[in-house]
Amino acid sequence: MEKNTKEKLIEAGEKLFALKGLAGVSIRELSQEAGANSALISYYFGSKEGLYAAILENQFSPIGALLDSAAREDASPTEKIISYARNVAVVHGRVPFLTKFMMGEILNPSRFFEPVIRKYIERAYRFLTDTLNEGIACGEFRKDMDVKTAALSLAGIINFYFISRPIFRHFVSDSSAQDEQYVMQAVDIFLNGVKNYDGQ
Amino acid sequence: MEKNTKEKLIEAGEKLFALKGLAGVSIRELSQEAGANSALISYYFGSKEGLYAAILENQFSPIGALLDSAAREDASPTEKIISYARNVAVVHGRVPFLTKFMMGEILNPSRFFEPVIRKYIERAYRFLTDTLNEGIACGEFRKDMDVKTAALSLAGIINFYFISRPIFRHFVSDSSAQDEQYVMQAVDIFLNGVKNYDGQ
DNA sequence: GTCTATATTGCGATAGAC
DNA sequence: GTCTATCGCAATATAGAC
Repeated sequence: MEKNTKEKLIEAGEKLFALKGLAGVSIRELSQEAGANSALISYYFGSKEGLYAAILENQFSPIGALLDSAAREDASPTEKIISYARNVAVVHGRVPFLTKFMMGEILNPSRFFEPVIRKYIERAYRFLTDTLNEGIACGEFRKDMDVKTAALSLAGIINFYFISRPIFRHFVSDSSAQDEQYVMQAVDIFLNGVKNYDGQ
Repeated sequence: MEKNTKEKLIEAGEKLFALKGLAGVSIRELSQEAGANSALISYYFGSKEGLYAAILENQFSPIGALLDSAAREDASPTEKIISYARNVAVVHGRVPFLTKFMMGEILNPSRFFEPVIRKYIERAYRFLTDTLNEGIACGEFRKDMDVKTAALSLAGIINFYFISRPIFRHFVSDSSAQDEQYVMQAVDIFLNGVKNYDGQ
């Protein structure tokens, strides 16, 4: 199954933009990585930014589906959070640069942050705070916890791992199984931290 | 107290590099922000990268001192982690872009990552894993916890907050007091999550 | 759909006057 | 120490042949 040029350019962009950011990559570099002519970036995507925007859409679309199913799920708050975290790890296995693009946009927002990224982040934040509030209401989680703090903590636990993994490659080996193992253990620490021990 | 041009260029660089990254800022932009001539970047720092390197040194030097005092401290593992986290929040108040530069270098490493950034990250990682191991040995923390996971979780909890704060400005107001409050609450969740409940 | 060639702009850096 | 002027180069994007 021979890949066409458009797909090759997208794959090159995923790799290089994830590594160096939008401003850090030139169309010459992109076309060389893809084994294609630099003029074809304009031909297929209008511009370098057009390629970047197409990649952002590709990367983030799985998150929408994940949040839909997470919100619909009929389970306890604790189970919802475990299931959500596992799904994030699974999605990361399929879309390995997703966290890099998300953190890159949070850190140095491009002009696509507001129109395309923000809504995903707000939906994830909303899912977490809603689930945490639900858990407090039903007695699973501590009443004295600040849900904003807890939501940001959990987001940090998961996201930081995926962007810092290249740095810690020497210590921590990286495989899809390792990713899921980390996320499950980290979520376990988090859930222990917010659990209500004062009885049901 | 009139600021000299060198200082104004550093301040402009702190702001703009934190916002857009090394590749995303031009020397014309930097000099305009500083109200100085673009030729003075070469004059004082040799190049744009020279200015960036000088800023990195400024940003990271407080971390070295923090880690020195954290390691020397004579306190229980739990207290050490609380003290460390509070100090990170305090340092962030004085060096507000530190986390941005650190996360920026983790995400899109410049050629300065290996020579200047990596050692700070490894020292922080070492401090956290050492302290967590100590806490397991003395019965304060759960024996079944993976220290690498716990260390990365705590790093994620703290760092993610400081880079995502601009995004959540609408929900969470930002002041130095808020920062310390977040960090203390988040560390409380973490410590509850790793605490050994099976008695001493 | 892919190529070469090129137009145009903006970049980082420097020379040299003051 | 600060300025203007400019060099050389690399950037993106496009026109037009194939």
